[in-house]
Amino acid sequence: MALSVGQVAKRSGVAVSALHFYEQKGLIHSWRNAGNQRRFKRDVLRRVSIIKAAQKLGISLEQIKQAFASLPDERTPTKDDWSLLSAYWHQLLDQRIKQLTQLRDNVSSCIGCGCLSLTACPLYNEEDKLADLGEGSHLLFD
Amino acid sequence: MALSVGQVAKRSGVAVSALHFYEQKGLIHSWRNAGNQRRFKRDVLRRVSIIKAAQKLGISLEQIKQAFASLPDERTPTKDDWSLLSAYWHQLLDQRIKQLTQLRDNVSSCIGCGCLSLTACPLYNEEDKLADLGEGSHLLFD
DNA sequence: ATTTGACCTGAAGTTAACTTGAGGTTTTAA
DNA sequence: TTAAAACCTCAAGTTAACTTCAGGTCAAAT
Repeated sequence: MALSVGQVAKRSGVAVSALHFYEQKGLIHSWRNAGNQRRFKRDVLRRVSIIKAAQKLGISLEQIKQAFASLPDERTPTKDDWSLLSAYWHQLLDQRIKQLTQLRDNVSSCIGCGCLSLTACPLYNEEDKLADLGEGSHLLFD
Repeated sequence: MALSVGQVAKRSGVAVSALHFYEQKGLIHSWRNAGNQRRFKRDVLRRVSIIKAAQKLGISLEQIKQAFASLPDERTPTKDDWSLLSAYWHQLLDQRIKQLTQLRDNVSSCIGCGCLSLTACPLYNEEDKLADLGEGSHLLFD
């Protein structure tokens, strides 16, 4: 039932020091055994998975922490708790994919086209739309 | 024809200090006028646009620099130069989109399914598939 | 002509996200 | 039972990507 910090590190693939750090930042939680050593519930593994996945998308720990705010600290998260989080993720990823696709297409059509006149370049004017999209993810994580 | 650092800053929306920084890191280039002030060719604006767009997607300056490596420092990039960059970029973004799509689907099906028994989770043994996508995403749901 | 604003360099400061190190305790396995 | 492995805390170091500062120069407008 209870995992030591070393076990969590091994199973999640993140360093012990990183787990200490996450705990200090309030992204994961533990209790102590008689000898003052950390003990974790298994659902910490899922949290760490999510942290890692989110980080790959350039999402800060602070934002991840806020996303986790919907999860209960006391009880083990239920299916509904995770589902809610899942919905967030799905939307966030969808948006991110959309942005990437747009950037790719812009890079292709604009850079590829060789139109060196920037004021006339579609990409040049596309910037604002992209900027809006980028800030748009605040919807989910602010 | 030639832009001062302040003009570039204003038109691109990034700080003068950031432009100094990018130049120092080799992402953009300039020459000096009689009074030792930086002068930029207009194509620096395109470079900066790309830097900004890529950064929004969590791509590091180092990676961007490498993507820029195909562009010539001396002469103004030609259509073919930009095309080459475009191809590189397209492939990079394609890969990234693929990763995100898979991640989204995994998050949905696994987190969304609410299977709290991690060892029984269908994705539990999918590590290898995910591992191929990039270092960080292995052991996604261990 | 002089003042104000833009520019220069180099160094130090900042934030995020960790890692490393030092010095000491607890757990585990032979 | 004893030695190695794992754990603890706290402080300092690290990298990326910048910003801020200090002290001085250059350019534009009055």
